[in-house]
Amino acid sequence: MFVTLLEVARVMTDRSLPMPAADDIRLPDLVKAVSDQNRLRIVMALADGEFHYIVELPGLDVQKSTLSHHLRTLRESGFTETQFDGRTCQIRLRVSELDARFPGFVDAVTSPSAQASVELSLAE
Amino acid sequence: MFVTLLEVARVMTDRSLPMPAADDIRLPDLVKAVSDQNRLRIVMALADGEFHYIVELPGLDVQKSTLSHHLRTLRESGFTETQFDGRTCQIRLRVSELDARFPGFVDAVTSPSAQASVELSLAE
DNA sequence: CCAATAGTGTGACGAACATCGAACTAGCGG
DNA sequence: CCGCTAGTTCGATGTTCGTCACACTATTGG
Repeated sequence: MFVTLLEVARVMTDRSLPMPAADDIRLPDLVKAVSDQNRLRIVMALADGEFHYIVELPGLDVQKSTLSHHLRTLRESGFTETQFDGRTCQIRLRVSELDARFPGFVDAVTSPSAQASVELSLAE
Repeated sequence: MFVTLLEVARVMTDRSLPMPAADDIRLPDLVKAVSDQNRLRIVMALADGEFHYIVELPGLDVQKSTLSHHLRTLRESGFTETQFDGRTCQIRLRVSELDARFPGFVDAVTSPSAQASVELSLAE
């Protein structure tokens, strides 16, 4: 019935940025999103499906505006959900939604052999 | 012992174009290869792992030099094997090698739901 | 041997995109 | 209230890349 001030405050601070509904996620968008190595590495780092502070993401060696661009691309493709938490923000892979829509895709892309081959590509 | 003329002729005509060894296939290359919609559709059309004449590929509405470029990209990424057969050529998805290296990846990318979402992207 | 056919390779062009810096916005702590 | 910090947005820039036309190679059939 009544919305408490605390709940209002929570809605205000824990905002979620716009992302496609689960049914609107399309494979071409996902594939394009991880066709960039930096974004692929981010997806791998989020494989556990938990929320992560973006400060803790693997060192990508890009400016913050570039990182913001990548996170937006991942979010708009349907890969991730981004939540504000005060001044910083958290991000998670939408594992269950993705797996329901394209079974096996996330697993394949975040598998150990996949990660190993990315490390190789980085090294050269 | 002896190589018959027929066998020689076969070797000469059934040339295979260069592609990476199974162990050298890297996920970033695969993902980048299917980040183009035309190439993604080709991969889907080859999902059965059999050799296909490239004339029978789905209508891509591109010039032959462009198609050749796409087929080269797919081949060099490790997705496909291309064999010359006289004046024309055949192509197949390297399903077993890909599945051994990145389990589930090909299945996920060629699944019915994946194909459906590509059709949707095409329609708009 | 010659014409037709199938595909490859190259160079050019335009669009898409990753990147950066700078300006802006919002929360947090004195 | 004021600076500091964390991210977003915008415009510019350079690069990557999909596309095409054209030239070239190789195979087949008369």
